[in-house]
Amino acid sequence: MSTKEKILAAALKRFNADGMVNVRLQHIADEAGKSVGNLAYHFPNKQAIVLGLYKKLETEQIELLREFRIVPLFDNIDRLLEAVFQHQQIYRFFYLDTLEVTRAFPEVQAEYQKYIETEVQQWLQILEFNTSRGVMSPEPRPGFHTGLALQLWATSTHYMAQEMVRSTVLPGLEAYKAGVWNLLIPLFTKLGHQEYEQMLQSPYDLFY
Amino acid sequence: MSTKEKILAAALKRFNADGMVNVRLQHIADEAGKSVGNLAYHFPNKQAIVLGLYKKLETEQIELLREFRIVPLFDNIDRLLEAVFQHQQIYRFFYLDTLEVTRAFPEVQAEYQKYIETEVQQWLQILEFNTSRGVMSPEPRPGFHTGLALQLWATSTHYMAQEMVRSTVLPGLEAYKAGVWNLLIPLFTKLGHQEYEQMLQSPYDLFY
DNA sequence: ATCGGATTAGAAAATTTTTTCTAATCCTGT
DNA sequence: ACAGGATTAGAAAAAATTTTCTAATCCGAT
Repeated sequence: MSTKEKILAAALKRFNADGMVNVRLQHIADEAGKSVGNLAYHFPNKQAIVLGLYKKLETEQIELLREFRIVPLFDNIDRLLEAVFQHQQIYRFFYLDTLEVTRAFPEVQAEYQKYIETEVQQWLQILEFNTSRGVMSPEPRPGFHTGLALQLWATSTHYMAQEMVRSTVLPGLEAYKAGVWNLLIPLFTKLGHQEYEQMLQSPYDLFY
Repeated sequence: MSTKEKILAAALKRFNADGMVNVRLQHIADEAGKSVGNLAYHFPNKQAIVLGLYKKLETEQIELLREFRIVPLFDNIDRLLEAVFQHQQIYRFFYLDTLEVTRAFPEVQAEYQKYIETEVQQWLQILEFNTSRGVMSPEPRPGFHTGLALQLWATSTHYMAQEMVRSTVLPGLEAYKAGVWNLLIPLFTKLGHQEYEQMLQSPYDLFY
């Protein structure tokens, strides 16, 4: 691992633990086993380090979305949630301090907003596909799906921040998934409930 | 208004606009039309200012909850949401940077966590009461209400942060209320839908 | 082996921000 | 009016943090 990468990894670790704004160059240098002067050699300033991390996050985020551009059966949704959760764990600092980061970097905000829009659209497609194949009942009022798609995005994105404030322990994957599924469950048809139960009982993880 | 109060008001204004961590004593002093030295006379340090604001927030928050310890008909829920939204607007900085504040003040975290628990319980009672009076259908799976109560709290609390990141404009009351109601709508019985429609059509605000 | 650019640590300087100090002014009670 | 504490502004000092500079070391190509 190059020094540049080591610095980024160290910064990520400190950011995740203490929050971006509370991390000093010295902390990052210590974590990386390098000197502050060396940090300066690789990055013009602290902002560049944050930006470097965000670029990595963004790349992986887009990759994730591409990978799950697949048939949104319940199984697939569940797997997508796991991948998203894992990604959010890794780049925790960003999801916990999104506003801080976007305030400091307007260009990050612009790009992230575009990404959000894509994600909300993906949720909307998931809702529509699953309604059409009869596992979810039609929306109870016009525009309901649009609102729900937003809610699904919000829940799946802000879950970590929520739980960090509410409890003291790190949130678990199962609670996360349950939180998102809870938004969908009330719309399940009888068929939907069956498929959901079946999914819960076949832990596909074992086959990987 | 005493100088102390002026300083708090000025700090609140700057915190709301720029985020707590980005506000300097100089900014607060300028906003208050006072000197930095004067700030130091009234508050031993910056932390004391933040804490002063949190104390006010907490008092009003508890007052709010007490006030709405009433029969949770749809009308009342809607009114509660308006009061909560307004309160969150006023103390925006806290709801946008909760993690930052609680990281800096462990004692705030402890108190806020207790308050959250009370709020979640209140939502649970609302769910149970409205199920018992036949406007909401029974929970589709055991433990569903518990999860939903949490979700209702999360949605009603993190809405502002969500929207600040997602869009650039300040979020509106109507969208906020809709977001929360959307969580309840799928559980409505026929009677529930009727009551909801009726509520939407009678803008009680006019009678205040 | 050695030249030369790349990398590194650590110190020094600069910058930013908070805290302390001082003297002036205000305001209240007599 | 005036004594004396409360309040205030502004400067000075201190503290915290980032940025720049310098000299030493490393490492690959010749």
